[in-house]
Amino acid sequence: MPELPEVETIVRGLKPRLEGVKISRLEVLEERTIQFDRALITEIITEQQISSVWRRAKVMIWDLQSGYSLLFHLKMTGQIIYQGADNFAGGHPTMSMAVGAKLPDNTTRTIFYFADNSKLFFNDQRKFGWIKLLPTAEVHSDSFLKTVGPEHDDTQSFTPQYLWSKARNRITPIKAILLDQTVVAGIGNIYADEALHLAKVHPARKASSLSKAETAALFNAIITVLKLGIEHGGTSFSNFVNADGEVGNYIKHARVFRREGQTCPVCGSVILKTRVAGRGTHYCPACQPPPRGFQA
DNA sequence: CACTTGACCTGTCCGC
DNA sequence: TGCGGACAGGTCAAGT
Repeated sequence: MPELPEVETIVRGLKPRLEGVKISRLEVLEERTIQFDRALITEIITEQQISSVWRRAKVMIWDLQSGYSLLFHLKMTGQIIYQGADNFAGGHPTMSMAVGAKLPDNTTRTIFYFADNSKLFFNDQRKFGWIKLLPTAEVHSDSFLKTVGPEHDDTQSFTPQYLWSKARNRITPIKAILLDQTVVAGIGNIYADEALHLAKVHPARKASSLSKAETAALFNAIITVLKLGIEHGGTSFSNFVNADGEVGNYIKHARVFRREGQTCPVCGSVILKTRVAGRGTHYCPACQPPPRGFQA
């Protein structure tokens, strides 16, 4: 489940390899992945140099010299795997043991071929991920990106006061607020649970029940876990691999996510799993006291 | 408008 | 062993 740190890791891996490189061909193996007019591929993408690789929320963006941009969303099971010429990427074998199989495989939806003989595979078991093509000037008005909230490191827009203003009048669980992409960009199920544990706030608490101090703690926790995730090269427990097909290792450092039945790293209590905002949710019953009336 | 639930997909796991 | 169902979880659409 690629969230912000995973996409950021991919972008950092691809940036030095793709900027300045030309796309020579696009091979589409799954039509639904390509959410733009196929007729535009040859006219607008082919032989167009990639001028910039960047990220907004969970979306990776390639700006092309043609004045168009490619947008990629990996949703839950998407993978971006770069394969350098001669099967080597940056001096390292392209595929790690954890990924193993040769490419393309039965989850490969699109293949990009570059003028320097490198390739990039867009793999996606569940076919929810997409690739769009937009004029670069319209990237920010994309149907998804136009509604997305501030980045976690945007110190001008993302502040404790801002988070407080988004939560104070809401009856919905605080976890739903964190998952709401219009509030803050890039948090998914993993980092929502991690941030709430770090802030010692139960996921099912009504957003409006949080004190200013708790909201400030949550604000700090969001920034901490996202930055930690980026430092560790993204989470990986099933489908996430970075641009070289290597697994990230944040999950080794997870505090509560997918650790039900194990002990809380803070107090040693047994971590529980429940369902909040329609998602599997992990928490420590001692560090994160449930609200009154909460049924696990 | 606020909030919840289902749909989109496919692979895995669990109980019978 | 096979089979049905729950589950995984990002976003959008439809429902209450």
